[in-house]
Amino acid sequence: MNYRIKSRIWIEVDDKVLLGEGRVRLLKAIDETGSLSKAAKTLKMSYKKAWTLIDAVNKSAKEAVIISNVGGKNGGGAQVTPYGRSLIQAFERINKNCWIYLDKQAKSIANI
Amino acid sequence: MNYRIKSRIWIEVDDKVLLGEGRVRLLKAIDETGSLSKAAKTLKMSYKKAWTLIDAVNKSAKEAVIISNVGGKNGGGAQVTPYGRSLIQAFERINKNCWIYLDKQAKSIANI
DNA sequence: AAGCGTTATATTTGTTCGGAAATAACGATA
DNA sequence: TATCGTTATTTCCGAACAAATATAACGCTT
Repeated sequence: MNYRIKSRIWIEVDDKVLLGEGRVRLLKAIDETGSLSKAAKTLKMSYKKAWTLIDAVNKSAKEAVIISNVGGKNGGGAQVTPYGRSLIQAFERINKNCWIYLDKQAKSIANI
Repeated sequence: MNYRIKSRIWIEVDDKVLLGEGRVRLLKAIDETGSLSKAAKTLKMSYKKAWTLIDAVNKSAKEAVIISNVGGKNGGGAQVTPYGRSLIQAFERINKNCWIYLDKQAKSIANI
Protein backbone atom coordinates (compact mmCIF):
# COMPACT_ATOMS: atom_id res chain seq x y z
CA MET A 1 0.00 0.00 0.00
CA ASN A 2 1.08 3.56 -0.60
CA TYR A 3 1.22 5.01 2.88
CA ARG A 4 2.34 8.49 3.86
CA ILE A 5 3.01 9.46 7.43
CA LYS A 6 2.45 13.10 8.27
CA SER A 7 3.20 14.97 11.45
CA ARG A 8 2.73 18.12 13.44
CA ILE A 9 5.28 19.01 16.06
CA TRP A 10 5.38 21.85 18.54
CA ILE A 11 7.62 23.10 21.31
CA GLU A 12 6.19 23.49 24.80
CA VAL A 13 7.52 25.25 27.89
CA ASP A 14 5.74 24.55 31.19
CA ASP A 15 2.92 22.72 29.39
CA LYS A 16 2.21 25.79 27.30
CA VAL A 17 2.66 25.80 23.55
CA LEU A 18 5.53 28.03 22.58
CA LEU A 19 6.05 27.37 18.90
CA GLY A 20 4.22 25.39 16.28
CA GLU A 21 4.28 25.41 12.50
CA GLY A 22 1.85 28.31 12.17
CA ARG A 23 3.69 30.48 14.66
CA VAL A 24 7.02 29.78 13.02
CA ARG A 25 5.61 30.75 9.64
CA LEU A 26 4.32 33.97 11.13
CA LEU A 27 7.58 34.78 12.88
CA LYS A 28 9.49 34.28 9.65
CA ALA A 29 7.10 36.62 7.85
CA ILE A 30 7.56 39.22 10.57
CA ASP A 31 11.30 38.85 10.24
CA GLU A 32 11.05 39.49 6.51
CA THR A 33 8.56 42.36 6.59
CA GLY A 34 9.41 44.04 9.89
CA SER A 35 5.72 44.39 10.70
CA LEU A 36 2.94 42.29 12.17
CA SER A 37 0.25 43.67 9.87
CA LYS A 38 2.40 43.19 6.76
CA ALA A 39 3.24 39.67 7.84
CA ALA A 40 -0.44 38.86 8.32
CA LYS A 41 -1.19 40.22 4.88
CA THR A 42 1.47 38.16 3.12
CA LEU A 43 0.20 35.04 4.89
CA LYS A 44 -3.40 35.95 4.01
CA MET A 45 -4.42 35.75 7.64
CA SER A 46 -6.39 38.31 9.57
CA TYR A 47 -4.44 40.77 11.69
CA LYS A 48 -6.37 39.53 14.70
CA LYS A 49 -5.30 35.95 14.19
CA ALA A 50 -1.68 37.01 13.79
CA TRP A 51 -1.88 39.17 16.88
CA THR A 52 -3.50 36.37 18.90
CA LEU A 53 -0.73 33.97 17.90
CA ILE A 54 2.00 36.41 18.84
CA ASP A 55 0.23 37.18 22.11
CA ALA A 56 0.26 33.47 22.95
CA VAL A 57 3.96 33.26 22.11
CA ASN A 58 4.71 36.17 24.38
CA LYS A 59 2.74 34.64 27.23
CA SER A 60 4.64 31.34 26.99
CA ALA A 61 8.13 32.65 26.33
CA LYS A 62 10.33 33.52 29.26
CA GLU A 63 12.63 35.44 26.99
CA ALA A 64 11.36 37.90 24.37
CA VAL A 65 10.80 36.33 20.96
CA ILE A 66 9.72 39.54 19.26
CA ILE A 67 9.85 43.20 20.19
CA SER A 68 7.16 45.49 18.88
CA ASN A 69 7.13 49.24 18.67
CA VAL A 70 3.87 51.12 18.57
CA GLY A 71 3.68 54.60 17.12
CA GLY A 72 6.69 56.52 15.90
CA LYS A 73 8.41 56.31 12.53
CA ASN A 74 6.14 54.57 10.00
CA GLY A 75 3.73 53.83 12.81
CA GLY A 76 5.97 51.29 14.48
CA GLY A 77 6.75 47.69 13.64
CA ALA A 78 7.84 44.37 15.04
CA GLN A 79 11.13 42.54 15.04
CA VAL A 80 12.23 39.02 15.82
CA THR A 81 14.91 38.81 18.49
CA PRO A 82 18.07 36.72 18.08
CA TYR A 83 16.54 34.28 20.57
CA GLY A 84 13.48 34.03 18.36
CA ARG A 85 15.64 33.39 15.30
CA SER A 86 17.52 30.57 16.98
CA LEU A 87 14.21 29.00 18.03
CA ILE A 88 12.93 29.18 14.47
CA GLN A 89 16.11 27.59 13.20
CA ALA A 90 15.97 24.80 15.77
CA PHE A 91 12.30 24.12 15.04
CA GLU A 92 12.83 23.86 11.33
CA ARG A 93 15.83 21.60 11.65
CA ILE A 94 14.04 19.23 14.03
CA ASN A 95 10.86 19.27 11.97
CA LYS A 96 12.71 18.41 8.79
CA ASN A 97 14.53 15.53 10.43
CA CYS A 98 11.23 14.28 11.79
CA TRP A 99 9.82 14.19 8.25
CA ILE A 100 12.82 12.28 7.02
CA TYR A 101 12.44 9.74 9.81
CA LEU A 102 8.73 9.30 9.11
CA ASP A 103 9.26 8.92 5.37
CA LYS A 104 11.68 6.13 6.11
CA GLN A 105 9.15 4.51 8.44
CA ALA A 106 6.41 4.80 5.81
CA LYS A 107 8.53 2.80 3.41
CA SER A 108 9.12 0.19 6.07
CA ILE A 109 5.40 -0.51 6.33
CA ALA A 110 4.63 -0.38 2.62
CA ASN A 111 4.18 -4.14 2.58
CA ILE A 112 1.29 -4.30 5.06
CA MET B 1 15.35 26.36 29.12
CA ASN B 2 13.13 23.39 29.78
CA TYR B 3 11.70 22.59 26.37
CA ARG B 4 9.45 19.70 25.48
CA ILE B 5 8.68 18.77 21.91
CA LYS B 6 5.32 17.15 21.31
CA SER B 7 3.92 15.61 18.18
CA ARG B 8 0.91 14.26 16.40
CA ILE B 9 1.40 11.80 13.58
CA TRP B 10 -1.08 10.20 11.24
CA ILE B 11 -1.07 7.79 8.32
CA GLU B 12 -2.54 8.90 5.00
CA VAL B 13 -3.48 6.95 1.91
CA ASP B 14 -4.24 8.94 -1.24
CA ASP B 15 -4.23 12.22 0.71
CA LYS B 16 -6.94 10.89 3.00
CA VAL B 17 -6.35 10.36 6.69
CA LEU B 18 -6.40 6.67 7.50
CA LEU B 19 -5.23 6.47 11.09
CA GLY B 20 -4.41 9.00 13.77
CA GLU B 21 -4.05 8.76 17.52
CA GLY B 22 -7.79 9.02 18.18
CA ARG B 23 -8.72 6.37 15.66
CA VAL B 24 -6.08 4.01 16.96
CA ARG B 25 -7.37 4.45 20.50
CA LEU B 26 -10.87 3.67 19.27
CA LEU B 27 -9.78 0.63 17.28
CA LYS B 28 -7.98 -0.77 20.30
CA ALA B 29 -11.08 -0.29 22.43
CA ILE B 30 -13.17 -2.07 19.80
CA ASP B 31 -10.66 -4.90 19.77
CA GLU B 32 -11.00 -5.24 23.54
CA THR B 33 -14.77 -4.92 23.83
CA GLY B 34 -15.92 -6.43 20.53
CA SER B 35 -18.43 -3.64 20.09
CA LEU B 36 -18.48 -0.09 18.78
CA SER B 37 -20.96 1.15 21.34
CA LYS B 38 -19.06 -0.42 24.24
CA ALA B 39 -15.81 1.03 22.93
CA ALA B 40 -17.37 4.49 22.73
CA LYS B 41 -18.61 4.14 26.29
CA THR B 42 -15.23 3.16 27.70
CA LEU B 43 -13.62 6.08 25.90
CA LYS B 44 -16.37 8.40 27.11
CA MET B 45 -17.16 9.51 23.59
CA SER B 46 -20.58 9.64 21.97
CA TYR B 47 -21.55 6.67 19.84
CA LYS B 48 -22.01 8.99 16.92
CA LYS B 49 -18.49 10.35 17.15
CA ALA B 50 -17.11 6.84 17.32
CA TRP B 51 -19.20 5.79 14.36
CA THR B 52 -18.12 8.83 12.34
CA LEU B 53 -14.45 8.03 12.99
CA ILE B 54 -14.89 4.42 11.95
CA ASP B 55 -16.83 5.50 8.89
CA ALA B 56 -13.92 7.73 7.88
CA VAL B 57 -11.50 4.86 8.37
CA ASN B 58 -13.61 2.60 6.19
CA LYS B 59 -13.80 5.24 3.47
CA SER B 60 -10.02 5.67 3.37
CA ALA B 61 -8.98 2.06 3.74
CA LYS B 62 -8.71 -0.11 0.66
CA GLU B 63 -8.72 -3.20 2.81
CA ALA B 64 -11.20 -3.74 5.68
CA VAL B 65 -9.93 -2.52 9.04
CA ILE B 66 -12.99 -3.59 10.98
CA ILE B 67 -15.97 -5.80 10.21
CA SER B 68 -19.26 -5.05 11.87
CA ASN B 69 -22.32 -7.22 12.27
CA VAL B 70 -25.73 -5.68 12.79
CA GLY B 71 -28.50 -7.65 14.44
CA GLY B 72 -28.21 -11.24 15.50
CA LYS B 73 -26.76 -12.64 18.69
CA ASN B 74 -26.36 -9.89 21.28
CA GLY B 75 -27.42 -7.40 18.65
CA GLY B 76 -24.26 -7.65 16.66
CA GLY B 77 -20.79 -6.24 17.21
CA ALA B 78 -17.59 -5.11 15.58
CA GLN B 79 -14.21 -6.72 15.17
CA VAL B 80 -10.79 -5.48 14.14
CA THR B 81 -9.32 -7.39 11.21
CA PRO B 82 -5.76 -8.77 11.22
CA TYR B 83 -4.92 -5.99 8.76
CA GLY B 84 -6.27 -3.45 11.26
CA ARG B 85 -4.22 -4.98 14.05
CA SER B 86 -1.01 -4.79 12.08
CA LEU B 87 -1.74 -1.16 11.26
CA ILE B 88 -2.29 -0.37 14.93
CA GLN B 89 0.93 -2.10 15.81
CA ALA B 90 2.88 -0.23 13.15
CA PHE B 91 1.39 3.09 14.17
CA GLU B 92 2.25 2.65 17.82
CA ARG B 93 5.78 1.53 17.09
CA ILE B 94 6.47 4.46 14.79
CA ASN B 95 4.81 6.93 17.14
CA LYS B 96 6.87 5.77 20.09
CA ASN B 97 10.10 6.04 18.17
CA CYS B 98 9.09 9.51 17.05
CA TRP B 99 8.68 10.54 20.68
CA ILE B 100 12.09 9.16 21.53
CA TYR B 101 13.65 11.06 18.67
CA LEU B 102 11.95 14.31 19.69
CA ASP B 103 12.93 13.94 23.34
CA LYS B 104 16.52 13.62 22.22
CA GLN B 105 16.15 16.71 20.08
CA ALA B 106 14.59 18.65 22.96
CA LYS B 107 17.66 17.98 25.04
CA SER B 108 19.88 19.14 22.22
CA ILE B 109 18.29 22.59 22.26
CA ALA B 110 18.09 22.97 26.04
CA ASN B 111 20.88 25.51 25.94
CA ILE B 112 19.13 28.05 23.76
C1' DA C 1 -44.27 -12.64 16.69
C1' DA C 2 -42.10 -9.76 20.27
C1' DG C 3 -37.95 -8.29 22.54
C1' DC C 4 -33.33 -7.16 22.72
C1' DG C 5 -28.80 -4.93 21.78
C1' DT C 6 -26.39 -3.54 18.34
C1' DT C 7 -25.05 -0.89 13.96
C1' DA C 8 -26.47 2.88 10.91
C1' DT C 9 -28.21 7.52 10.01
C1' DA C 10 -30.76 11.93 10.23
C1' DT C 11 -32.12 15.91 12.79
C1' DT C 12 -31.75 19.13 16.09
C1' DT C 13 -29.39 21.78 19.56
C1' DG C 14 -25.24 23.93 21.68
C1' DT C 15 -20.66 25.54 21.74
C1' DT C 16 -16.56 27.02 20.12
C1' DC C 17 -13.68 29.44 16.69
C1' DG C 18 -12.32 32.68 13.22
C1' DG C 19 -13.11 36.67 10.38
C1' DA C 20 -14.76 41.47 9.84
C1' DA C 21 -15.03 45.71 11.48
C1' DA C 22 -14.64 49.39 14.64
C1' DT C 23 -11.83 51.89 17.90
C1' DA C 24 -8.16 53.26 20.97
C1' DA C 25 -3.30 54.24 21.87
C1' DC C 26 1.01 55.56 20.47
C1' DG C 27 5.10 58.35 19.03
C1' DA C 28 7.99 60.17 15.20
C1' DT C 29 7.46 63.54 11.72
C1' DA C 30 6.15 67.60 9.33
C1' DT D 1 -0.57 70.26 16.90
C1' DA D 2 -2.38 67.41 13.08
C1' DT D 3 -1.22 63.43 10.37
C1' DC D 4 0.09 58.82 9.61
C1' DG D 5 0.68 53.77 9.88
C1' DT D 6 1.27 50.70 13.03
C1' DT D 7 0.22 47.82 17.33
C1' DA D 8 -3.43 46.62 20.65
C1' DT D 9 -8.21 45.32 21.90
C1' DT D 10 -13.24 44.78 21.87
C1' DT D 11 -17.62 43.52 19.86
C1' DC D 12 -20.50 41.11 16.74
C1' DC D 13 -21.86 37.58 13.56
C1' DG D 14 -21.74 33.43 10.95
C1' DA D 15 -19.72 29.12 10.11
C1' DA D 16 -17.77 25.07 11.49
C1' DC D 17 -17.69 21.62 14.78
C1' DA D 18 -19.37 18.70 18.68
C1' DA D 19 -22.98 16.73 21.44
C1' DA D 20 -27.54 15.14 22.26
C1' DT D 21 -31.57 13.11 20.67
C1' DA D 22 -34.45 10.35 17.84
C1' DT D 23 -35.33 6.70 14.74
C1' DA D 24 -34.62 3.02 11.47
C1' DA D 25 -32.76 -1.55 10.27
C1' DC D 26 -31.22 -5.89 11.44
C1' DG D 27 -31.12 -10.77 12.90
C1' DC D 28 -30.64 -13.96 16.81
C1' DT D 29 -33.34 -15.52 20.86
C1' DT D 30 -37.32 -16.75 23.37
